[in-house]
Amino acid sequence: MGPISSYYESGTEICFAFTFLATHSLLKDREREMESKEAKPQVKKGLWRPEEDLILKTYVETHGEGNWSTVSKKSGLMRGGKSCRLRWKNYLRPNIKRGGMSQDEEDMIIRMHKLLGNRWSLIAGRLPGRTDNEVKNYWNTHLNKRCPSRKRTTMDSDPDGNQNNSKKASRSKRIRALNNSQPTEELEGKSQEKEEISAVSDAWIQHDAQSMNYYIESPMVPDISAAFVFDDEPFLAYWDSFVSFESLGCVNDW
DNA sequence: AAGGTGTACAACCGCCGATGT
DNA sequence: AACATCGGCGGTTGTACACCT
Repeated sequence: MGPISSYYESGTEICFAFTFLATHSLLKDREREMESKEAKPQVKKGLWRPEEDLILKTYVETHGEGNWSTVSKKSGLMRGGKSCRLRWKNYLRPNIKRGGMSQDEEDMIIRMHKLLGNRWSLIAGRLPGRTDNEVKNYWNTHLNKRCPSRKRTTMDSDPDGNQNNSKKASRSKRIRALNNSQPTEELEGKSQEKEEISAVSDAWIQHDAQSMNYYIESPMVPDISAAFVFDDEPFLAYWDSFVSFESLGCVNDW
C-alpha cells in the first residue's frame, strides 16, 4: 500500500490518538446519513478510509478476531462483517508484508501455482506475510502474462456483447489477449501444460515433488530447512496438496 | 493540456463447508 | 433433519494512477 496507509506502522500511540477523533468523525457521518436517508442501516462500500482502518485495527487488537458481524456494529463502522474481516486479514493484521515481491517469492508463486493451480490460500501459506489476495493479484497482473494459456474463466462467457461501457470492453479485450481465449480445464489441461512455455522447469517440479514426498513420509516432523515452510496452515493442508498432485497425475512420476 | 488506454491492486460477490440451534 | 449464521475461498469488478497519443 502506498503512503496513505503506511501510517499504521508508526506506532499504536498514534493509532489510539487518532481513533477517538476518527470514531467521532464517523459517528457524525452516520448521524448525518441517518438524518438524510430515513435511517435504513446501510453498509458502506468502497475503499477504506484511514480512520476506518484505525477503528478496526484498534477494535480487533482490543477484542480479538472473530465475530465479524458484531465488529462492525460495536465498533461503529458501517461495514459488513465480511468487509471488516477481509480488511483485517489482508491489510491490518500484524506482520503483513507490503511492497513488491522478491525474486524468491515470485519463484515460489510460480512453482506452487504449477503444482496447485489457483489455490491462492495454499500458495500464500508458503509466503510469510503475504495474503491470498495479494498472491492472486500478483499472479493475474504479473505472472499470468508468462503463462498465456492459463485462463481467467468467465470473462469470456458473455458473447452477446453486453458490455455496456468501453472500459469493460477494453478490459475484456485485454484479458482475452492474455489468455488466448482457450479453455483449459484443470484436468484436461494436463497435456497442454506440458506444452506450455512456462517459467517453471521440470527440474523444479521434480524437486518440489520430492519435497512434498518428504512430508508425506514424515508429516509430523516438518523440516524447517526444506523448500516449503508451512506457517499457519493446518496439517490437513499437506494432504490437500498431495491430493492436488494426484489429480494432476504427478504422483505416478515420483 | 486533454482524453483515451493500460496497469496494479483493493474490494466485493457468490458459493460452499463447518458449526450452532 | 432443517435452517441460519459465520468464515473462508476464488473469481470478478472497481478505481486510482501512469502512460500514451
